[in-house]
Amino acid sequence: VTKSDTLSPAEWEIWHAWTEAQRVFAREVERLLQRDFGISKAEFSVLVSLHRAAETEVRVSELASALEWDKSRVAHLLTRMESRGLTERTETGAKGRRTGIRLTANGRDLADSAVQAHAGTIRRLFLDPLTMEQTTAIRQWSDQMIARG
Amino acid sequence: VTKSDTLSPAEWEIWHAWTEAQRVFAREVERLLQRDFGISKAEFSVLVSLHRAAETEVRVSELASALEWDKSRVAHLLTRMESRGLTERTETGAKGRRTGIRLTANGRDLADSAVQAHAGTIRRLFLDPLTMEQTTAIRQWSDQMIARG
DNA sequence: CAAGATTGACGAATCAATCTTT
DNA sequence: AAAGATTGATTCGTCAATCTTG
Repeated sequence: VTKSDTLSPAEWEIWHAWTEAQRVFAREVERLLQRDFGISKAEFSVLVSLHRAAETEVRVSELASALEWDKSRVAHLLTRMESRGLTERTETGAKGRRTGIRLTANGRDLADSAVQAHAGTIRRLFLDPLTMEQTTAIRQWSDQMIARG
Repeated sequence: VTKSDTLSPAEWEIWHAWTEAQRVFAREVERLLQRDFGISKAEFSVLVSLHRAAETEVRVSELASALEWDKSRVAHLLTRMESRGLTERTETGAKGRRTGIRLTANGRDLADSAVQAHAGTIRRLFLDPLTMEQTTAIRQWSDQMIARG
């Protein structure tokens, strides 16, 4: 097949449908997080990470590498979340211990509800509507992309 | 099938693979635009829109609705792009005419190259690796998602 | 001093308010 | 005054610089 230097209408249509679909999906997920829990996607990610860690205290650098974020982004965001009473820093100047991050009681409650609701959202909007073929196709594409990324 | 209130490992795997893949993909596309042309994805979108319009002058509100952006976002971005010599505003205070936006000569050259290169990127990273079956499945999924959005 | 954390300065996006045309 | 465009205030993310602790 000869390929020109611009996308053919057919190529463009697929590409455009795909990016639009992603956009619609992301927008809806974020809208629901904001509407039902008053948090952004970024805040939700932090809540999930701390939620997973359960009782263990987490360090900023751990969060940053887990989320693949800049450390300063984490620090800034934690400052804001702290001021809203969702997280806290346990600064133990003592010898063995490190500065740790924890969910507050409120933060934990919020995380519980939000994680649950989010699972429902993902099912409803993403997983349930997928046919077997679509699931396979998306899974294959994703694996390829991650492998080459 | 009974559904719990959290995602099963299998569900989570698909979901996670998909979001990670998107992230890898988006990151690479933006990296290339920045590296090869010194522009962001947002700036690229504006260049493409103006490029399509060819000689016709475009208004801010048209750009905004085409891109589904806030009008002020367009205005702010155009101010920056104007200061870099990529676009210009043709303010005709005359009666029938409206304030129009145009590419400069430099902007047009940049748009030409970037559109071409971007088409190659989309082919290489997205279109070419897809089989016919995957293409069909992804197209269907995208259309569903857009329809319900 | 070296790793880890924070802070400040800046770029970019959103929302509300203002200015400009017809 | 209504539509369209801009501007300003605020917030978030990034990068660079600084502070802190082992």
